[in-house]
Amino acid sequence: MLLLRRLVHDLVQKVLSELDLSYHFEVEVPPEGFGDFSTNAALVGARHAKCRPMELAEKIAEKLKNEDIFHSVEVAKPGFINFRLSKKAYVDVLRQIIVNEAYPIRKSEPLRIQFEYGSANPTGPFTVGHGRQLVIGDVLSNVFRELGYEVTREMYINDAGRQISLLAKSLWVRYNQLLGSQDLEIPEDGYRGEYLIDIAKKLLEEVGETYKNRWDSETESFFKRYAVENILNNMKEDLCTLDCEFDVYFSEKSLIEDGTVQKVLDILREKGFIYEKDGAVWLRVSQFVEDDDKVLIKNDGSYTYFLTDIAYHFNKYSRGFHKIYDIWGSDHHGHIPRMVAAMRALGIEDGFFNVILHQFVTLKRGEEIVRMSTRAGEFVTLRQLIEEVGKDAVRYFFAMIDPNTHMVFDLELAKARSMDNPVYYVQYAHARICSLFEQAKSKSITFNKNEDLDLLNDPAEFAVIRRLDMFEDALHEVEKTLSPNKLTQYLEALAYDFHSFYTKCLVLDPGNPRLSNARLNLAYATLLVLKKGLSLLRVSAPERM
RNA sequence: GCCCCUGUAGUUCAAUGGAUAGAACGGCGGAUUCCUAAUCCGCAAAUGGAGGUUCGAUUCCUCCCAGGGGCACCA
Repeated sequence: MLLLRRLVHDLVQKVLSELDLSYHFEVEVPPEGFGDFSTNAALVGARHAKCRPMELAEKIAEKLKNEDIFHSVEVAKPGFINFRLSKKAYVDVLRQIIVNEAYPIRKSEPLRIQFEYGSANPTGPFTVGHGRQLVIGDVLSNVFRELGYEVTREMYINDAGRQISLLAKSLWVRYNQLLGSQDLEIPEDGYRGEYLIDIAKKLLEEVGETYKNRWDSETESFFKRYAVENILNNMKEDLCTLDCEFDVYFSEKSLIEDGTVQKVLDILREKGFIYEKDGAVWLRVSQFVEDDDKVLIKNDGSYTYFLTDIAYHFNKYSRGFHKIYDIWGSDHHGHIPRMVAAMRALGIEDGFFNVILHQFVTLKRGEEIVRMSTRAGEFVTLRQLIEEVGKDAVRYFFAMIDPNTHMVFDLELAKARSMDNPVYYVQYAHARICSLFEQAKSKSITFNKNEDLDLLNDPAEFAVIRRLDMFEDALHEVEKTLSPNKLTQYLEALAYDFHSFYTKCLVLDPGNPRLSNARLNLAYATLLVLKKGLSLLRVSAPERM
């Protein structure tokens, strides 16, 4: 395997073991002017070797000087070892990328992983916040798949419980208002959004006055079904627009109907982890984590969300996943300890259940903060956002910011300056390369794959190759940090290196067809990696811009 | 009050304990008789505050200040 960084790392490690040393060190790309790679091995190792960092660095460097992948090995204070790679090392990497038709990713063990995200009450349209979560989950899923994991993308639909009852009642009120009952009002905690009026109009056309001023259990279940079905369909349209595919949509209601909830209750009761108090049924959360006990069954006999969620996670475990990641908004962080407690109560090992929290999205229109509330129905929907700035920009924007960072999305800025979004920078690099291959034809320069690579000699060319070589690293960074922004950062860096190379080096020179071909090969390898990276983001890779 | 997240250039974001804290937008100044100037090159500009840990701190620890989010028999 020829990931250059790994190659350097292994060589250093070999030398260390010859010196009877063993510890964790890094091989990195240093700031400009220090070479291609550097290692802090001597700095970290000084302690272990009981000598000065500089002395150890000299000792290690001496043993590496004759390796043929290095052009030079130098020591710099306070103890870094800097490497310049030989041309041969670069050419080998480029050759491999082209032979493999993309960067040859070393696959991980094919563990079964589930990402659950975008889960929502089907009580209204997706918000901008959902959009962030959907993109984070989708990109992580794509990257994990690329790395060889067996990934299931799943959305949980909260189609049971009090919220749905309120939704049904709210829709019923809207429906009757259309029929002239102006004295009826949306329930206190009901849903006031305009979208219910639209659904009510459609409903009115279909059923006429059947349910006018009539509220009974049959009416309620009809309105529940009708409301959920319609809202769910709208949500799925948004998912389609955003290019988010799911493998499974999981219904909360089904957990009650198929007895999973009852089964979980039985298990917990049998183990003695639940008790009754004040007419409610409680889980002994405090026995497992630092948190108060929580209610599973309310004193009116209905289930809490917590209970069905435990059942859901029990179901996930039963399906044989090795690891699951729930992606939640930060407002749910208080929910984590009690879920951990529930997992332990069920005897599920720690490490199975993981949560990725993301911070909120603040919307701004110019100077004005846009307040959002689903209940009050005052918010910018995901759909509106996509219509304003476009799917590619929405996806890229959400992916490029660390989930843990509060982000401010200025609608006017995104709209007015959409061309300055980094997504276009990366896409432009892709389009430029496509254009090169078009131009090559008209200039009668033939592209011979994997030939003339030895003619590459410019630092700008090597910079591109070095970056191409780091693609796999970038994917592993995404995996390790669970942040899609490691991928967007990588692509921007690659695009930057390519644009610089393009400006400095004339690719298509009819007077020098062999050098042209070498550079076309470099462009081709870049194209492959850009295309792969953009596809993981589900952002389009246009051939012309 | 307690818990979680975040304070970095004018703005929006980066930076597994490393060297000169990076981009982008905005500002200023340059580059196209040749492949897309949606690009490139240069200049000005930042770690909220105080301690501590060590060869070295934006990063880890403590305290303070500021912002966001939690602390339900809601989800």
